[in-house]
Amino acid sequence: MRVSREKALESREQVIDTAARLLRERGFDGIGVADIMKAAGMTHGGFYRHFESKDELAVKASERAIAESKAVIIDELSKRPQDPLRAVIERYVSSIHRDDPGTGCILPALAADAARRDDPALSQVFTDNIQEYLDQLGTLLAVRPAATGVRTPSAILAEMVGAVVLSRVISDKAMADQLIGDVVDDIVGK
Amino acid sequence: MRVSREKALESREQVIDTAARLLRERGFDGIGVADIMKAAGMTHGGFYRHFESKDELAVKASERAIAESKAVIIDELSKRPQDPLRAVIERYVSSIHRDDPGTGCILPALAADAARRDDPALSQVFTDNIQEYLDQLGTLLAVRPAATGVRTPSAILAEMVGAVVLSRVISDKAMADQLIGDVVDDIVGK
DNA sequence: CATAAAAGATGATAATCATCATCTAAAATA
DNA sequence: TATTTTAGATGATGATTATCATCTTTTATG
Repeated sequence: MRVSREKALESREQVIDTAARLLRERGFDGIGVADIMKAAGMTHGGFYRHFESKDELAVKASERAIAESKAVIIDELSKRPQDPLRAVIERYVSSIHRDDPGTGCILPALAADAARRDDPALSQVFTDNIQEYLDQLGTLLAVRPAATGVRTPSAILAEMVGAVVLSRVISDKAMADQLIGDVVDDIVGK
Repeated sequence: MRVSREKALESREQVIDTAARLLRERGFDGIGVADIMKAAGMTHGGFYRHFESKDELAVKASERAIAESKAVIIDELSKRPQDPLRAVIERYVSSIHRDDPGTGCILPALAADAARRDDPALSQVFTDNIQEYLDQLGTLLAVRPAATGVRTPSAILAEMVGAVVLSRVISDKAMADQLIGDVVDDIVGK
């Protein structure tokens, strides 16, 4: 049955939102088109009215995921304007982020997956996101008192991403918490 | 046709070696049993004489991958005994490592994948490997002149892993090289 | 209001997958 | 040597997959 243009656009947005979450939770190869559509409240039939392929959805969903997690960071920054670098780091390198990949940054969740696919459009989305993180970190570091020492945005972003990746695979929760604490202290001090 | 016990053991080792490489290159969900067996020089039929399931192979192959990349590090250490921390970092955070996931560390290649699977045995393999890295880094840091500043093994390992993950997904090679250089400098100085 | 367009449902397609059954020939054992 | 065991080949299984075709029904258009 046909649906209004407005409703169709809502459906499309819903599919992208759902995919943005499920792909981060299960990986590009860990979730299928039919399951994404079902989770979005539809059957699989309408999928190709909205997207040319699953790969195209992966790109759109990655962009959506980036926008969502950027909003989280901006929200955190607005709540703690005194020390913005600390605000970002304590939110990013955290058990909250570790335990909820579906709403978190795509870099620890999907960068390794994305690197394996031969999809320039997808790599570009990730590359752009990395560049934006580097730019933002550069700004935050410039503002900050020299207490942080002389560190590059690249070094700090790598440490952030690695910390989340590692914390997610560590089976001993205490050990994972310890790593998270060590990394936060390393970047912004105690 | 049956084969001698010795030959059968060789076959098994060959399958594990092949899987250790292909899983790192293509992800746990990116390569199938039949393709692994073919790459190991056999048909898919004999697989279940050697392994109970693909999951069991994933565990064995992860252990094998760890052993292999440990050998690479030890080799590097033996060649540059003057500054062992620098030797390790310059080898790990490198374009060589970035461009050859199939022989590299499992952490940037597969930790995000492993974290998504509900397989305690697999998580344990990764956790043990992380603990071993942390122990080794602790030793290297203790030996080193305080030039490195006061950094924890967790912080350095996170930075190493994150750097390789990010460098692999960055579509612009110059940008990826730059990140690698920045991270090496950050950890061991210029 | 009549007609065309299309969103989404249902169902089919062909490919891929992990796993299992059977067969064979040779190795191990008695 | 006769018998049993088994590694690996061949082929089948059923599940899952991405994608496509068709149908319905309602929206958009003339």
